[in-house]
Amino acid sequence: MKIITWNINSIRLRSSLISKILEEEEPDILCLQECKSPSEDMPFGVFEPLGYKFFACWGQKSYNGVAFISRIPLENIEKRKFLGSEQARHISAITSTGLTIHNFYFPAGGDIPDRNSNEKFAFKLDYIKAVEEYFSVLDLSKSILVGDLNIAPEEQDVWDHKKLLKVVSHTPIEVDHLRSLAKSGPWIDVLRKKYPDEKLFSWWSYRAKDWLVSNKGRRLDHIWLTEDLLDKCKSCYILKEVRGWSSPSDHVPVVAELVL
DNA sequence: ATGGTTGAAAGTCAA
Repeated sequence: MKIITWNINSIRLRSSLISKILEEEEPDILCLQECKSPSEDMPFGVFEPLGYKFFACWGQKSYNGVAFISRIPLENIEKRKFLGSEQARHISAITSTGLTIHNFYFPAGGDIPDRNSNEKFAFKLDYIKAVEEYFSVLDLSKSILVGDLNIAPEEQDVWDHKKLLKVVSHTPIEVDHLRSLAKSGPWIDVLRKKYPDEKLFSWWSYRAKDWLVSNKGRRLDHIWLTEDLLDKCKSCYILKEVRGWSSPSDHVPVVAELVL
C-alpha cells in the first residue's frame, strides 16, 4: 500500500499536477493539505478516469482545507475541530486495508515565536497539545499520521540549525510540543528513522531566487506510523523533483510504501 | 537588517 502526503497550495490551481503524481506514482491514497477551496469546488471528478473514485474532504474558502483522493474505499470519515476552531485542519478515515489515516494541516504560527505577542503562535502550540490530548484517549494501532505539521524538528531537517533556532517552525518550544505529541502514539517518524543523518527537506520557499541552488529547505511534511506498522514499511522517500515542475507548490510529496 | 514570492480574492491576509 502506497501513501502520499502533499501540501498542494490550492487543489484547483494544481489539479493537473495531482493527476501527474497519480499517474506516475500510483498511490493507493493521496493526502492533501492547503486545498484552499470550499468542499463543493474541489475538482475530484478529474481524478476518476485515473482510477481514483473515493474522496473525502473538509474544505474551507481561501484557507486551509484537507482531502483524501483514494483508489481504495474509505470508511469512518471524521473531521475533527480542535480548540473549537472552524479551521479545516484535520480529516481521518479507515481504509479498506484496515489502516486509520489521520491527515493534518497544523497551524503555521505566524512570524514571531512568542505566544504572548503572537496569537497565531499560541494557537499553534495549543493546537498541538489538543491533538495530543485527543490521541491520549484513543487506542492507537495500525495508524498513520501524515501532513504538513509546519515544524522541522531535527537539526538535519533545516538548512541551518543555528540560524533557524528563532524562526517559527524550528524553535525549541515547537520541537518540544511535537516530540511530546509523537510520544502519544507512540508515533514513529519513519523517514527520519530510515535516514537518521542526512539533510531532508520537503519545503522550499517561493522567495528564493533559485530554490535548488540556495537549497534553504525545511522538512515540514511528515509521515508517522504506530509501532505495529514499522516493520511493514518497505520504503519512504521525498519527491524532491516535483519542486521543479512548472507552477509548483512550495511543498513536495512525501511517500511511504507498506507491505500489509 | 531587509525583502524577497505565491494563492485566493478583490482589499488584503496568510504562508
